[in-house]
Amino acid sequence: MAQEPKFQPVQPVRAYQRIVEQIEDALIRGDLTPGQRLPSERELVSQFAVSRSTVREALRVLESGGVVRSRPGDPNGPEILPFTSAPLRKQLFRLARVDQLTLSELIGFRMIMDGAAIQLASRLRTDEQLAEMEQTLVAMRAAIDVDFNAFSEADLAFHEVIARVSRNSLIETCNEVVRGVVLGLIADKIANATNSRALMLESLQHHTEVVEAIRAGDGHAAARIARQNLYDYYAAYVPLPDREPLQALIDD
Amino acid sequence: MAQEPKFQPVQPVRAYQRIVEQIEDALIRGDLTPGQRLPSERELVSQFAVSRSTVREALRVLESGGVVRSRPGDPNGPEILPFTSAPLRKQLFRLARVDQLTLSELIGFRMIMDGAAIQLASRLRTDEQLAEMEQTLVAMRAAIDVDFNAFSEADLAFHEVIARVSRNSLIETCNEVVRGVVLGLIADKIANATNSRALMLESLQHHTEVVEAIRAGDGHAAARIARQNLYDYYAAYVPLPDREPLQALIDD
DNA sequence: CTCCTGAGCTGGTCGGACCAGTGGACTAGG
DNA sequence: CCTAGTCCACTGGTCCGACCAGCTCAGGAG
Repeated sequence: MAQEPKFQPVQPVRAYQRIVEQIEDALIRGDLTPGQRLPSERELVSQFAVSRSTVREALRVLESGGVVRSRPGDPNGPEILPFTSAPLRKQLFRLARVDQLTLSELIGFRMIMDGAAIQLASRLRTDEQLAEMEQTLVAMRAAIDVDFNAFSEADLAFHEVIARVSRNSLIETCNEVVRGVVLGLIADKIANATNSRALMLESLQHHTEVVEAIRAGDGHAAARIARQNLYDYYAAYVPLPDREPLQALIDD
Repeated sequence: MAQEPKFQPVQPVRAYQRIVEQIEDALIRGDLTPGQRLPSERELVSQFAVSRSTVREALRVLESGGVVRSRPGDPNGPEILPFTSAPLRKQLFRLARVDQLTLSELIGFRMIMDGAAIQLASRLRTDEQLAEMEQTLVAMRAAIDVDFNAFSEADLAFHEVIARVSRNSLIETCNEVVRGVVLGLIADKIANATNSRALMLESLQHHTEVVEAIRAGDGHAAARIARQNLYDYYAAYVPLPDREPLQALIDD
């Protein structure tokens, strides 16, 4: 059977794009690793045989993607950055704002992520890891009497343990990203309440229940509790339209 | 209680960044909508009171984020684009390649996403939507005799219905993004097999089982079948290290 | 030995220039 | 009157040269 020609629409490839590609490829191949430095702009000009404007456009693109960072006056040149989820969060934030993406969808997504991570954790955890979780609970209880930042840090540590135990960092990364997006959306409504002591105590209670279910090996129950807690947490701050899908996630 | 000064580390804000912010803000506020055109670069130069280099760097950043598209010679100026998941996929792809992100994690993530969407769908679906799903199955069966592209399109239509019924487009967006990333990672191993007729038939069979479970209202079973199918699909092509978490997702 | 200074680099921004390409106005032809 | 072809103003892509403020570090003053 003779194939149709199947021509592809051709769009011009700009010079700065090929520079971006070359640098990204070098990163993927491992020729460039985080912490290393790129040559200075003027040096790149001669290496790529283009003008400085073109080099700079390429560097701006890489910089907006979180790949490199340029600092004025730094004689070492632009720095290759380790990967962070910041650009991912930025993209998702735009998706949430520009596209119609409701709060319910974001929260539902978090409920799924959190539930899945905890369900995996309750199945895959070792006894040592369980002890580690309980250790973070103790740290959280202690942090309540310090300040909200300490508590927030202990909470982060807990989720980090969950991520490691579930053996899927992508879940926790996405969870973290969406968490940041939601926070950005409802920041005004939550601002003066986050440091409430009662809130921290309730959060601790929730975490304790989850760990209890994990210890019992009941991943199903652990996930349901986690989703319920997340739902309660957000519902306390902001009216949620379209609750039915969220309720469905809790009912299982 | 007197607050500590709490100074923030200040990093210089470049001119091009403020241009990007202004345009993104205008997009979020709705002053700019997809399809509209930005003024020409030289016009923006006078509006922002900066040089063309600066305007161009801002445009390159926006372009790399999928916000606008510039075409040489277009007298209408840069075009505001509708949101696509392409930049999201690019970011995640980089995370997968540069950072340590295993195939198992990506596939596990898809299993969770797919399962959750289908579980939601089986709970929230109306009879009309169920009929719609079955309609796409008919279309898929018909598409098998045409070519692989038609089948792939019908498959996409099925997932689109699921996304709508689950009332959470974010789930399907993420699923789609990760699907693209995985495809990019294992493209070499899957290349010459994707158009196999047997494969299409098997895929259709899987979809049929899922719809059957959705009809029965058994979200639990529907999700498990979906996860199992996804696992089988990938396992047929590529050896999966660290299968235990994936198996845990299937066992429930 | 320490401290300070200054030179030489860095990136950030500017202004001007040229080019190939686009699209719409304008005109010649029906 | 409408259509088809030409032409030109303007677009974005790239280049060049210049200036500035800031960072490092070598080297000199104490």
